[in-house]
Amino acid sequence: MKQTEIQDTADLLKALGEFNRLSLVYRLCECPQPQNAMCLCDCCSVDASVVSRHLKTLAQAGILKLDKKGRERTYSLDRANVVNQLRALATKIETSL
Amino acid sequence: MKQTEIQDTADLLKALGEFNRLSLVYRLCECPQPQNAMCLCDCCSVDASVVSRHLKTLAQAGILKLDKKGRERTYSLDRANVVNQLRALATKIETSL
DNA sequence: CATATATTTGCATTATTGCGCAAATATGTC
DNA sequence: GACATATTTGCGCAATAATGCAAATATATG
Repeated sequence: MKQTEIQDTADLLKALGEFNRLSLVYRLCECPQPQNAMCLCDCCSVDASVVSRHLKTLAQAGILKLDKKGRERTYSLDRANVVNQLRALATKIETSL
Repeated sequence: MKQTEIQDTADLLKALGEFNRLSLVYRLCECPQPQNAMCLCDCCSVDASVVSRHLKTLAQAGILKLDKKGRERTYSLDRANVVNQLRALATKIETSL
């Protein structure tokens, strides 16, 4: 197993492994439409600047996609990517021997 | 979604989301037999005491099982638990809308 | 019991992280 | 452009976490 692969996976899990960030992810789970940051603020009781940073962290980890359509800035889950990586890890743990 | 559930899931992901700990997990993936701590030390270049602490962290998160058979102390992956939790999260992200 | 090895724990250090606040920078509206 | 709102960034602080070393505590073996 390459070190970089381990690091990449660790980065994804670390990004998900914080209460407020995971709350944001669950919140976005429920949204059929992409959401703007303010709309997401109410799911965790922290300052808007903190939400902004968490969203950035999640986006950098490939968990969220930032959609800049014209003047709107909205976030949505990159479901495929997150699901694939989680499943890949699960499968590896389950089957490698 | 309950706060405690979010917290529990975040705790699991946080435990996995650190390079040396994830390296230990991958290392244990390859082991059909439970391993003692020293045997696991070579997969990450840190002090044995650090490995000991990481193993403890992983065990507390339900990722590893500590087997004390007689005088042997060995660690093994709790594959079922980790796999179930990862898959549950993946499914939630994939399907909840 | 004495000795060797394995593992954990206490302690100090350093690095990282989450947070709030205020200021700066968009971005949209009139 | 002036103004309101949304978002990001700089800064400092407090809490957490990772690490190494040395000492303590097992645990085996002679």
